[in-house]
Amino acid sequence: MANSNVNGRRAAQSGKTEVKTPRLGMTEHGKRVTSYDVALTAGVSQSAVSRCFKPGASVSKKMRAKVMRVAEQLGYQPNAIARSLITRRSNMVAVIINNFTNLYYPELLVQLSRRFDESNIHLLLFTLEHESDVDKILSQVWQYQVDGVVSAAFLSHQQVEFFEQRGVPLVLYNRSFQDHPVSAICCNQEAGERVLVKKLHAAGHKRYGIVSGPPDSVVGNQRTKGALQCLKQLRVRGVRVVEGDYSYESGRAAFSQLMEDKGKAPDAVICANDVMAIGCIDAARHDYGLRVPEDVSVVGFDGASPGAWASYRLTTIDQPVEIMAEAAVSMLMERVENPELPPEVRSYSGVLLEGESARLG
Amino acid sequence: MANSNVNGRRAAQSGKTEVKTPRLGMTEHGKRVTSYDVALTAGVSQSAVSRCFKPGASVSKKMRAKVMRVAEQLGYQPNAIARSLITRRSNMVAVIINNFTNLYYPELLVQLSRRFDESNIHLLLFTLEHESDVDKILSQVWQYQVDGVVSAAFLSHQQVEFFEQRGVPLVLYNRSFQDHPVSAICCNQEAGERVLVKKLHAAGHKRYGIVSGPPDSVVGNQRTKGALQCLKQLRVRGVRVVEGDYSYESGRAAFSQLMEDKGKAPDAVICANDVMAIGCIDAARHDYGLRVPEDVSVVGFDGASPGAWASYRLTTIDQPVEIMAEAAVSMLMERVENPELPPEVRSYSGVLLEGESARLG
DNA sequence: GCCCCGCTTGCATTAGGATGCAATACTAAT
DNA sequence: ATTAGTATTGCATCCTAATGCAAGCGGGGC
Repeated sequence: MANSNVNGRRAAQSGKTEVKTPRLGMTEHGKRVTSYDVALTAGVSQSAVSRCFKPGASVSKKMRAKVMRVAEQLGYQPNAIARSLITRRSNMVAVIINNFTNLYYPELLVQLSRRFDESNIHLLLFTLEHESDVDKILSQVWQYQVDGVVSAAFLSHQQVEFFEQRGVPLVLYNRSFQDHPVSAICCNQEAGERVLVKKLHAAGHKRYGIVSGPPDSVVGNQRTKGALQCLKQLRVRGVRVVEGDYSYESGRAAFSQLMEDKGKAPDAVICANDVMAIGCIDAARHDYGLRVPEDVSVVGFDGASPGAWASYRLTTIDQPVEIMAEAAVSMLMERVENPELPPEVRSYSGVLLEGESARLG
Repeated sequence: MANSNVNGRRAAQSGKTEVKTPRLGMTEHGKRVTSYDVALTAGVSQSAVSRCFKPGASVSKKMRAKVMRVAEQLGYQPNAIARSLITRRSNMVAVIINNFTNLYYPELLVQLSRRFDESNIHLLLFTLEHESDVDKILSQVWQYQVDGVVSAAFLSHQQVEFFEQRGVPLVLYNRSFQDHPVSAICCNQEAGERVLVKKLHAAGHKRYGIVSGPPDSVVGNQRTKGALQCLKQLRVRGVRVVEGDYSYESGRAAFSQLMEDKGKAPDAVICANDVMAIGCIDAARHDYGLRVPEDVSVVGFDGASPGAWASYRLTTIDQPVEIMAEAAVSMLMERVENPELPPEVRSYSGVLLEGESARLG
């Protein structure tokens, strides 16, 4: 009789012939265990249970111990959905990524995931197949009440404005706007290319080929633009640009295209990312029997890990992913805590990784 | 006066001197627009609004048109959190991945994301640094009321049991249990290794070296075990096993270790993944001046894209990621719809990719 | 013109936890 | 023992959308 009060409901049910094993986290009615169930069993109020799960709340040790014991017994876990509804904080952040084939993104994702995890924030992943899917994605983003968004995909002005209107903090990754202030983490793509181009030029390269990224890649365009502008300043003429799509195959094919221009084979090839540069190196060696860097220098951009492999030893610009991810997370979280913070852009310089795929001056 | 009824509340507010631009998706009080706001403005009930956003609900065309127009004006988006609370469906699925450094996982993630997207399911990403973090992760998983889980990380029996008890559908990816029925998608690792080993043996290789994965990698152990068993059956002796950690560097270092055994340099190296195999190839060529595959054959496992690059042309077993991801998604979704479905294991065979990194019989 | 039926719509309630405020318990001091 | 003062606890309400049930509306048939 001692505990009939506390366990009354459960005891009453167990009179039936059902022999179900008790299911952790479920009531005997097959519903999820809620704070009410815990409260009932522990003989306290629901609010007490709620407070026990909130760090820093006013609860006595005795109460907390009692509640926690029951909670554990019943397998109770607070319902994050219900909590989000009332606190207006979902503890979820959306990450929007478009071109996943880029070897660079997985690394970014791990870093973001790791950092957000430290603040107990969860990652809702949105991957785009086409940039045109952004609107559809954004609609989902609003619906899920995420606390903030990190976008490594291109957003239009209007789309960015929606974020402001809805008060959802946004941090762009490697994108930004001139005429519209938005928080962003960037690696200075043009500057990186200039470093490469100047060094290539100083080493005496004359005939430049550029393998661009796909036309809709903002980062790719910046890189190509940076290289072209710098070459122009150096009064280099006859630069050929061939379009790639960031893939190994496209890099390899692009190299062939550059070689086809009879008599004008490039002695320096500047690629919009590392994977295409690797494709170029392989094309030079295997398709054309050329030596890299003696016959042709090849440079990339990203600092993707395969570039460091002994077969390539790629000369490239390394984007400081860890630092950039860390910055993106802290910048976003600051704005989640304090939405009034003005937009901020942090720009990092890439670091020249001198490999052996290019002769540099 | 015509619309004073409908817009009464808004009109009353606008009497103030505040000149805020109307913020899409926000009321003039700075709160999110809810179905009540839409209902009030449209002069209908909240339930009507709710029904307008539910496909197939009983609503007249007139009503839907009216509501939708207002919803658009106000920038209303249904609150997925509130919806989840009442429908007990979050439309979120957790994906647990442990070793992201593996080049194979990004590809998997893209595929999963793509497929789930088709069912309007969102991906909550959990990455593990250490297998020991699983319990922490699982606690989060329960809290977020995800509709199901795809785990490419190892789970203990007890952990799997929690899923059953809580009624959360689970599909393991490349893991499974003998004595505990759990739904899983697998690539038959042992069988794949046997194909490789038999072919290597038939080609006359005598001295085998194995580069294993990290000890806590289930898949890696299966691969190593498969290779060892097959070699044993073929009565090959003196097989050396060196431990790697799936990284390029560890593959390269492992190759050195295998070579150190004076006079017994291997003529075939079997690696637990592609990246280590690539490391071995580079080590053989660059550190030891050996020719691959003339002096030493190297094989991997995964079918990661860099293996196909011209410098490596890796002979490996290709896991059919697309098919496996598709299977994982449909198997999970079936169980979300119908939790009573019994566990099912689908096992796929890897496909031999004959590159040029090994002489095969 | 009246009644029945079916389609729409609204009302009231539900999901599960957080929180302001009031009530109560407990501690220390007199 | 009594009182002031603080630390706990409970009550009632809120967050936002979904849904069973009942009422309302309109049309067709007699």
